Amino acid sequence: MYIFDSVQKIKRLFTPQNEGKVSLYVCGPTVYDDAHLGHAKSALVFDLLTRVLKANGYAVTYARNITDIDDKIIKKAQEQNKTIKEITEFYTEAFHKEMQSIGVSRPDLEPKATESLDAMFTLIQKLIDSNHAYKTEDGDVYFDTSSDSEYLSLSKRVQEEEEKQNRVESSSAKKNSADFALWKSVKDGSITFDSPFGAGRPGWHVECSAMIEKHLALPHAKFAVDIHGGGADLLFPHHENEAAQTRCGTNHALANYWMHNGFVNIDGEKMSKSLGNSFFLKDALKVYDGEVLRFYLLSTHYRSNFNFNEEDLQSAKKRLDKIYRLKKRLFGLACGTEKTLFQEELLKALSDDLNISNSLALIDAMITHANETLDTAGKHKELKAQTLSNLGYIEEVLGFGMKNPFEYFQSGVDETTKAKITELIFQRDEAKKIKDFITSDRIRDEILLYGIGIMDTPQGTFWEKV
RNA sequence: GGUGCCAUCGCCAAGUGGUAAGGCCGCAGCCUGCAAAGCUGCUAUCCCCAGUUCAAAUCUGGGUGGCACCUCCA
Repeated sequence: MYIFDSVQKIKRLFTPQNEGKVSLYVCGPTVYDDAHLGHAKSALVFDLLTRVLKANGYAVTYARNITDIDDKIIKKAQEQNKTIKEITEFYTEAFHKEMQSIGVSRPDLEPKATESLDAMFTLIQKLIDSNHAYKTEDGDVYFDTSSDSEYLSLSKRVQEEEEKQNRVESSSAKKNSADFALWKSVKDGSITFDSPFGAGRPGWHVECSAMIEKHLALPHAKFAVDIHGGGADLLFPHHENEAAQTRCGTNHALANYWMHNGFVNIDGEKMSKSLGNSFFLKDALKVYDGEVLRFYLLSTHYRSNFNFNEEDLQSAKKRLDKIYRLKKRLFGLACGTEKTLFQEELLKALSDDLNISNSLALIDAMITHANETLDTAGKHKELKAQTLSNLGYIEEVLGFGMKNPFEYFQSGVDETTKAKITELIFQRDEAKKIKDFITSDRIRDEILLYGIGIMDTPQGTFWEKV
């Protein structure tokens, strides 16, 4: 398995620290708003990664945190006159539900900031004790970036430039403008947490380092986790700061491999909170099938920026349709389990830094070959068994083709319409029997008005939503 | 201003030194009562210029054009 390490900027052969076992940590959502397509993309990418790692025989421990302490959460709670727990539980539940609808499995661990404060205190205290952090007169605790000779080694930025160009107003209490808060004291009477450093709230960066120590890190390992992932925007400052905290506050570095997924743009425009053009997953799910969204968002390499638009989505849907058409063709047959060359090649492609393009090309070739053989030798038993096994493998490793193929093509059609279609198809069959093609074609046109296309096969007439 | 990324057929998109995968769209054909689905065939020399090399889309230098991060962000 090869992984592109976004810190070393090269593709590296993946070797876990513990043979056969992989620890993966991914920065999860701050639960104060609905998940947008960018959250979906990130979740999908690392869902795919865990599937591929498992297919390679690794036992994977995948942790994705839930940030449930944050100024934005508190602001929202105050605005809506709710507790932060009401806010975070609502959005956490929505997040889980929406992720499930695009086929994202739950991580093994989902640590929450509110449940990891003890680990944060321990880490902050260690940083203070080792002179990597300092308290200000206001009661804040800052990480001293000048104490870490390797600071900026992740993002390869230049310190002087950072300071000169730093757009954040630097607090006079900070020693260096790049220093970031580990603990923010709060004295305005709003929501706070008690800590050895006084009442306040943790800084954002510290929670990930602390949770990794608490839930994943091996005590004597060189790296706390094998792989650390997240969106491309997190490399700096978030991951830079996480890495600094762990490096200085523990006896190991944070991660051996760093993976950052590209951004999702909407019709060529960056999607961001400040621009207010977020495309929420829940809205996308009202219009598009969850699995189509999954396929579409995964159909481009994870590191590339992704431009979401209707035309490409429809093009991706047609590609997914082909998987389901083949599945439909073999519907009802017992699932095969034999390993095939195709599966070997598919895993090889995916194991090359998740090369999805090559993987999809292999799938298309497999589908074409299967269809071709079924066209010419419909009773080819061995081919059928292998194809079913291949389709099962695609489900397992990529999460494509999980549904009943008939339901997939008919999703979104209500029962009344279904009954009507069935009736019309019956009438058309009667007309066809007596070769009254004028009537049968008229009925087909009528069915089309419902947005339904039909196809005559030796097994009878089937219909699909167009 | 700093740092980094990218530029491949109408569209999406692999390939990163050995002579351009795949999908969508389009055209032609097979199949079909006709369709749909499926199958077959056809469609690019890789932004521009210069260089290195027996050989470059792939490496180097210079342009041009996009984009991202440096601020909450996946």
